[in-house]
Amino acid sequence: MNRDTRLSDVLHVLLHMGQAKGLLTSDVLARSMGTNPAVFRRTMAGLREAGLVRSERGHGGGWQLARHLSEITLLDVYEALGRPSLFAIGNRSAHAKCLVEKNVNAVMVDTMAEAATFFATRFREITLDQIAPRDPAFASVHAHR
Amino acid sequence: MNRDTRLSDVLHVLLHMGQAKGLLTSDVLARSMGTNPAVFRRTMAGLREAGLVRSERGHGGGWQLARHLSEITLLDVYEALGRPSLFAIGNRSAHAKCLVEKNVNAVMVDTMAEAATFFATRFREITLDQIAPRDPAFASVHAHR
DNA sequence: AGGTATGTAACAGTTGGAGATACATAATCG
DNA sequence: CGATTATGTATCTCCAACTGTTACATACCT
Repeated sequence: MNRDTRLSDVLHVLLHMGQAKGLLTSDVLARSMGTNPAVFRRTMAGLREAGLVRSERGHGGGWQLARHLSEITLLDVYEALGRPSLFAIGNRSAHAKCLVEKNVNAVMVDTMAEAATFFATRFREITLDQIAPRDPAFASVHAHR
Repeated sequence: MNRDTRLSDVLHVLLHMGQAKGLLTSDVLARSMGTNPAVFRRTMAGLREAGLVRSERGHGGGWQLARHLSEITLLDVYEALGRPSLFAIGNRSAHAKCLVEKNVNAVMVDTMAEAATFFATRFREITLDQIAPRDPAFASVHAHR
């Protein structure tokens, strides 16, 4: 199963945006993310709706943060992405008739719910400025791979 | 993203095996699991190697537990399955050169490692007899879906 | 008007894993 | 011993979800 890298990708890009002075285009940011502009915009749409970033159209347009890095938590970003599923494991059928299967499902669901709570708690504690490198020289936007 | 249901599936089947008196065939157990015998055997191979179950070939053959339900933890089963990956999220590249990306990766890896520890701890606490229904009448093997 | 950038719908390509098939091996029964 | 029944496993097919790609509309600046 291929992992969903959108959260990681978006955090990466947001930190670059936090270091930039002006607007950065989808083209530049998509390269930094290792994808193409259309995928980038699709991915960032939720963040714009959530008010984490702003985008400007037309000539001279691009993207910028709508809040300071210290005012954005990982949980904000995760939720703006639409709370993508965290786990690669799960139950085959949600509503089993078999009592044995019901019990197994309950254990799995409970455990995953607790783990999800752990993620949410941890994500809420971390603001983006805590992840940013101290030396801004290392934070310049550039393409990867 | 499709979730890996093998852990849930296998727990379900193990509980049925714990209730059964004799051997149960791959055919019967696969139906209970909602799949076919070949997939079932492929899935159970690790559990046999780990010594959690035994299988007998030929006429009258089938599967049985090698230990009592109270002596099998969820962690035992999870490890016997080859420790399938727990998370649907992750980083795009494991070894980034960009310092920003490195920091993001580190946060993700740390958080996931802690969550994985939580899963392992919880799985170690739970033995299969704790999941089994009290009334064995409900535990008879039968096909689902 | 022309150039540049975002917004988004629609289509194509990829891929990982489940399902399916085939056949070898092994054990029991008559 | 041959027939039957069951597991062991390699290999192929199939499918669905998601990424990537393309196309085009919209908007803004010069």
